[in-house]
Amino acid sequence: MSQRRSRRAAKRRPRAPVFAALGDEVRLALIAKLCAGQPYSISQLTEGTGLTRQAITKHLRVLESVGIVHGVHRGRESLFEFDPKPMEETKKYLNFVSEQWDQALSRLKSFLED
Amino acid sequence: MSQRRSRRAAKRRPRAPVFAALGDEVRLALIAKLCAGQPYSISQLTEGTGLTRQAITKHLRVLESVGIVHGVHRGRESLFEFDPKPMEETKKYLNFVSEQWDQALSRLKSFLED
DNA sequence: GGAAAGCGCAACCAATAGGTTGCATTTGTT
DNA sequence: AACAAATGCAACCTATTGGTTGCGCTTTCC
Repeated sequence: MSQRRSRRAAKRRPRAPVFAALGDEVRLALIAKLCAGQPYSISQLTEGTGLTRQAITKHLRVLESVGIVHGVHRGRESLFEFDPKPMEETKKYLNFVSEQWDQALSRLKSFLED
Repeated sequence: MSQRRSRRAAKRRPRAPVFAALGDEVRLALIAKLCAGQPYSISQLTEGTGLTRQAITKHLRVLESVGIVHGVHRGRESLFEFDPKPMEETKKYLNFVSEQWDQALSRLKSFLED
Protein backbone atom coordinates (compact mmCIF):
# COMPACT_ATOMS: atom_id res chain seq x y z
CA MET A 1 0.00 0.00 0.00
CA SER A 2 1.48 3.27 -0.96
CA GLN A 3 1.29 4.56 2.50
CA ARG A 4 4.16 6.66 1.42
CA ARG A 5 2.43 9.97 1.39
CA SER A 6 -0.94 10.81 2.74
CA ARG A 7 -3.69 8.81 1.31
CA ARG A 8 -5.85 11.40 2.94
CA ALA A 9 -4.81 11.57 6.47
CA ALA A 10 -1.59 12.25 8.12
CA LYS A 11 0.65 14.44 6.16
CA ARG A 12 3.54 14.58 8.47
CA ARG A 13 4.01 18.24 7.87
CA PRO A 14 3.99 19.77 11.32
CA ARG A 15 0.72 21.33 12.40
CA ALA A 16 1.76 22.53 15.79
CA PRO A 17 3.24 25.82 14.54
CA VAL A 18 -0.11 27.00 13.21
CA PHE A 19 -1.80 26.15 16.48
CA ALA A 20 0.99 27.87 18.37
CA ALA A 21 0.52 30.96 16.22
CA LEU A 22 -3.17 30.93 17.11
CA GLY A 23 -2.42 30.48 20.78
CA ASP A 24 -2.29 34.13 21.72
CA GLU A 25 -5.17 36.52 22.33
CA VAL A 26 -3.39 39.45 20.69
CA ARG A 27 -2.88 37.46 17.51
CA LEU A 28 -6.46 36.19 17.56
CA ALA A 29 -7.57 39.81 17.75
CA LEU A 30 -5.41 40.67 14.75
CA ILE A 31 -6.93 37.80 12.83
CA ALA A 32 -10.40 38.93 13.81
CA LYS A 33 -9.72 42.32 12.31
CA LEU A 34 -8.02 41.07 9.18
CA CYS A 35 -10.41 38.27 8.32
CA ALA A 36 -13.10 40.87 7.72
CA GLY A 37 -11.47 41.42 4.36
CA GLN A 38 -9.87 44.81 4.54
CA PRO A 39 -6.07 45.10 4.71
CA TYR A 40 -4.58 47.16 7.50
CA SER A 41 -1.23 48.81 8.05
CA ILE A 42 0.84 48.02 11.09
CA SER A 43 0.05 51.37 12.65
CA GLN A 44 -3.64 50.85 12.11
CA LEU A 45 -3.44 47.41 13.65
CA THR A 46 -1.59 48.85 16.62
CA GLU A 47 -4.31 51.38 17.40
CA GLY A 48 -6.51 50.37 20.28
CA THR A 49 -4.27 47.61 21.54
CA GLY A 50 -2.35 48.84 24.52
CA LEU A 51 0.82 47.66 22.87
CA THR A 52 3.75 49.05 20.96
CA ARG A 53 3.99 49.02 17.20
CA GLN A 54 6.96 46.70 17.45
CA ALA A 55 5.05 44.26 19.60
CA ILE A 56 2.32 44.12 17.00
CA THR A 57 4.94 43.77 14.30
CA LYS A 58 6.35 40.73 16.05
CA HIS A 59 2.92 39.16 16.30
CA LEU A 60 2.33 39.81 12.62
CA ARG A 61 5.62 38.13 11.78
CA VAL A 62 4.54 35.09 13.76
CA LEU A 63 1.28 34.91 11.83
CA GLU A 64 3.13 35.49 8.59
CA SER A 65 5.62 32.73 9.35
CA VAL A 66 2.81 30.18 9.24
CA GLY A 67 1.05 31.78 6.29
CA ILE A 68 -2.04 33.03 8.07
CA VAL A 69 -1.26 36.53 6.99
CA HIS A 70 0.98 38.23 4.48
CA GLY A 71 2.23 41.74 4.16
CA VAL A 72 2.64 43.83 1.04
CA HIS A 73 4.58 47.07 1.00
CA ARG A 74 2.83 50.07 -0.42
CA GLY A 75 4.74 53.30 -0.21
CA ARG A 76 5.96 53.89 3.27
CA GLU A 77 3.52 51.53 4.86
CA SER A 78 3.18 47.77 4.80
CA LEU A 79 -0.32 46.41 4.55
CA PHE A 80 -1.24 43.05 5.99
CA GLU A 81 -4.02 40.88 4.77
CA PHE A 82 -5.55 37.61 5.82
CA ASP A 83 -4.80 34.34 4.09
CA PRO A 84 -7.29 31.53 4.70
CA LYS A 85 -5.40 28.41 3.63
CA PRO A 86 -3.60 27.52 6.87
CA MET A 87 -6.75 27.78 8.89
CA GLU A 88 -8.59 25.60 6.40
CA GLU A 89 -5.89 23.00 6.82
CA THR A 90 -6.28 23.33 10.54
CA LYS A 91 -10.00 22.73 10.30
CA LYS A 92 -9.31 19.59 8.32
CA TYR A 93 -7.00 18.37 11.03
CA LEU A 94 -9.55 18.98 13.75
CA ASN A 95 -12.15 17.20 11.68
CA PHE A 96 -9.80 14.27 11.36
CA VAL A 97 -9.41 14.04 15.12
CA SER A 98 -13.14 14.32 15.67
CA GLU A 99 -13.70 11.61 13.15
CA GLN A 100 -11.28 9.29 14.91
CA TRP A 101 -13.12 9.89 18.14
CA ASP A 102 -16.53 9.33 16.62
CA GLN A 103 -15.41 6.08 15.06
CA ALA A 104 -14.07 4.97 18.40
CA LEU A 105 -17.44 5.73 19.95
CA SER A 106 -19.38 3.79 17.38
CA ARG A 107 -17.05 0.83 17.69
CA LEU A 108 -17.69 0.88 21.40
CA LYS A 109 -21.40 1.18 20.86
CA SER A 110 -21.68 -1.70 18.44
CA PHE A 111 -19.50 -3.77 20.72
CA LEU A 112 -21.86 -3.17 23.61
CA GLU A 113 -24.89 -3.93 21.54
CA ASP A 114 -23.75 -7.43 20.65
CA MET B 1 -23.54 53.08 22.61
CA SER B 2 -24.25 50.12 24.77
CA GLN B 3 -21.35 48.29 23.45
CA ARG B 4 -21.10 46.48 26.71
CA ARG B 5 -20.84 42.89 25.62
CA SER B 6 -20.96 43.32 21.89
CA ARG B 7 -23.92 42.47 19.81
CA ARG B 8 -24.14 38.77 19.58
CA ALA B 9 -22.62 38.41 22.96
CA ALA B 10 -19.77 36.76 21.25
CA LYS B 11 -18.50 34.64 24.01
CA ARG B 12 -15.48 36.51 25.08
CA ARG B 13 -14.24 33.44 26.79
CA PRO B 14 -10.64 33.17 25.77
CA ARG B 15 -9.87 30.73 23.03
CA ALA B 16 -6.16 31.19 22.84
CA PRO B 17 -5.37 28.71 25.64
CA VAL B 18 -6.82 25.80 23.70
CA PHE B 19 -4.84 26.76 20.63
CA ALA B 20 -1.74 27.15 22.75
CA ALA B 21 -2.29 23.69 24.20
CA LEU B 22 -2.49 22.32 20.67
CA GLY B 23 0.62 24.17 19.64
CA ASP B 24 3.12 21.48 20.46
CA GLU B 25 3.98 18.36 18.49
CA VAL B 26 4.37 16.22 21.58
CA ARG B 27 0.88 17.12 22.75
CA LEU B 28 -0.57 16.58 19.28
CA ALA B 29 0.97 13.12 19.34
CA LEU B 30 -0.65 12.44 22.71
CA ILE B 31 -3.99 13.56 21.34
CA ALA B 32 -3.52 11.35 18.31
CA LYS B 33 -3.08 8.35 20.56
CA LEU B 34 -5.90 9.20 22.93
CA CYS B 35 -8.52 10.20 20.39
CA ALA B 36 -8.52 6.62 19.14
CA GLY B 37 -10.72 5.85 22.11
CA GLN B 38 -8.62 3.80 24.44
CA PRO B 39 -7.35 5.33 27.71
CA TYR B 40 -3.67 5.14 28.46
CA SER B 41 -1.59 5.44 31.58
CA ILE B 42 1.19 7.97 31.83
CA SER B 43 3.84 5.30 31.51
CA GLN B 44 2.18 3.90 28.42
CA LEU B 45 1.97 7.35 26.90
CA THR B 46 5.63 7.91 27.66
CA GLU B 47 6.75 4.80 25.78
CA GLY B 48 8.19 5.56 22.41
CA THR B 49 8.57 9.27 22.92
CA GLY B 50 12.17 10.07 23.67
CA LEU B 51 11.05 11.96 26.72
CA THR B 52 10.81 11.50 30.44
CA ARG B 53 7.68 10.47 32.21
CA GLN B 54 7.61 13.83 33.96
CA ALA B 55 7.80 15.67 30.70
CA ILE B 56 4.81 13.73 29.41
CA THR B 57 3.03 14.37 32.68
CA LYS B 58 3.49 18.09 32.24
CA HIS B 59 2.11 17.93 28.72
CA LEU B 60 -0.88 15.98 29.97
CA ARG B 61 -1.51 18.60 32.62
CA VAL B 62 -1.50 21.28 29.95
CA LEU B 63 -4.05 19.36 27.91
CA GLU B 64 -6.08 18.70 31.02
CA SER B 65 -6.05 22.37 31.99
CA VAL B 66 -8.02 23.21 28.85
CA GLY B 67 -10.25 20.16 29.08
CA ILE B 68 -8.95 18.28 26.05
CA VAL B 69 -8.10 15.36 28.25
CA HIS B 70 -8.90 14.18 31.72
CA GLY B 71 -7.25 11.70 34.00
CA VAL B 72 -8.85 9.20 36.29
CA HIS B 73 -6.93 7.34 38.94
CA ARG B 74 -7.24 3.62 38.97
CA GLY B 75 -5.12 1.82 41.47
CA ARG B 76 -1.56 2.93 41.25
CA GLU B 77 -1.88 4.30 37.77
CA SER B 78 -3.73 7.29 36.38
CA LEU B 79 -5.44 6.76 33.08
CA PHE B 80 -5.98 9.60 30.67
CA GLU B 81 -8.71 9.79 28.12
CA PHE B 82 -9.70 12.17 25.39
CA ASP B 83 -12.46 14.71 25.76
CA PRO B 84 -13.85 16.12 22.51
CA LYS B 85 -15.69 19.25 23.59
CA PRO B 86 -12.88 21.80 23.52
CA MET B 87 -11.84 20.81 20.05
CA GLU B 88 -15.42 21.03 18.88
CA GLU B 89 -15.55 24.56 20.21
CA THR B 90 -12.32 25.26 18.40
CA LYS B 91 -13.76 24.01 15.15
CA LYS B 92 -16.69 26.32 15.60
CA TYR B 93 -14.35 29.24 16.07
CA LEU B 94 -12.40 28.41 12.93
CA ASN B 95 -15.64 28.07 11.04
CA PHE B 96 -16.63 31.51 12.25
CA VAL B 97 -13.42 33.03 10.95
CA SER B 98 -13.76 31.26 7.62
CA GLU B 99 -17.29 32.51 7.37
CA GLN B 100 -16.21 36.08 7.98
CA TRP B 101 -13.66 35.75 5.24
CA ASP B 102 -16.08 34.21 2.78
CA GLN B 103 -18.59 36.96 3.40
CA ALA B 104 -15.88 39.52 2.78
CA LEU B 105 -15.08 37.84 -0.51
CA SER B 106 -18.65 37.81 -1.69
CA ARG B 107 -19.12 41.44 -0.76
CA LEU B 108 -16.06 42.23 -2.84
CA LYS B 109 -17.33 40.15 -5.68
CA SER B 110 -20.77 41.71 -5.81
CA PHE B 111 -19.16 45.12 -5.56
CA LEU B 112 -16.98 44.43 -8.58
CA GLU B 113 -19.88 43.07 -10.55
CA ASP B 114 -21.87 46.28 -10.34
C1' DG C 1 13.89 71.35 1.61
C1' DG C 2 12.35 69.99 6.05
C1' DA C 3 9.16 67.89 9.30
C1' DA C 4 6.63 63.95 10.33
C1' DA C 5 4.59 59.45 9.44
C1' DG C 6 5.57 54.56 9.03
C1' DC C 7 8.80 50.89 9.40
C1' DG C 8 12.80 47.89 10.14
C1' DC C 9 16.56 46.42 13.01
C1' DA C 10 18.99 45.42 17.24
C1' DA C 11 19.74 45.16 22.08
C1' DC C 12 17.82 44.17 26.10
C1' DC C 13 14.71 42.25 29.88
C1' DA C 14 11.38 39.42 32.62
C1' DA C 15 8.43 35.66 32.53
C1' DT C 16 7.08 31.30 30.84
C1' DA C 17 7.73 26.77 28.67
C1' DG C 18 9.90 22.49 28.07
C1' DG C 19 12.78 19.48 29.97
C1' DT C 20 15.68 17.14 33.46
C1' DT C 21 17.01 14.85 38.07
C1' DG C 22 16.10 13.33 42.72
C1' DC C 23 13.20 11.69 46.20
C1' DA C 24 8.99 10.39 48.64
C1' DT C 25 4.49 8.00 48.33
C1' DT C 26 1.04 4.71 47.09
C1' DT C 27 -0.26 0.30 45.12
C1' DG C 28 0.37 -4.30 43.27
C1' DT C 29 2.89 -8.81 43.41
C1' DT C 30 5.21 -12.80 45.25
C1' DA D 1 7.33 -8.43 54.46
C1' DA D 2 9.91 -7.02 50.68
C1' DC D 3 10.29 -5.46 46.13
C1' DA D 4 8.89 -3.36 41.92
C1' DA D 5 5.83 -0.42 39.28
C1' DA D 6 3.50 4.04 38.61
C1' DT D 7 3.01 8.54 40.20
C1' DG D 8 3.43 12.96 42.52
C1' DC D 9 6.16 16.82 44.01
C1' DA D 10 9.84 20.11 43.95
C1' DA D 11 14.07 22.23 42.54
C1' DC D 12 16.59 23.45 38.88
C1' DC D 13 18.28 24.76 34.13
C1' DT D 14 17.98 26.67 29.37
C1' DA D 15 15.65 28.41 25.40
C1' DT D 16 11.83 30.82 23.78
C1' DT D 17 8.27 34.37 24.10
C1' DG D 18 6.29 38.72 24.63
C1' DG D 19 7.37 42.98 25.48
C1' DT D 20 10.13 47.28 25.68
C1' DT D 21 13.36 51.24 24.12
C1' DG D 22 16.42 53.53 20.94
C1' DC D 23 17.94 54.66 16.44
C1' DG D 24 18.20 55.05 11.50
C1' DC D 25 16.04 54.85 6.87
C1' DT D 26 12.49 55.82 3.39
C1' DT D 27 8.28 58.00 1.86
C1' DT D 28 4.78 61.56 2.10
C1' DC D 29 3.07 66.15 2.83
C1' DC D 30 3.51 71.48 3.25
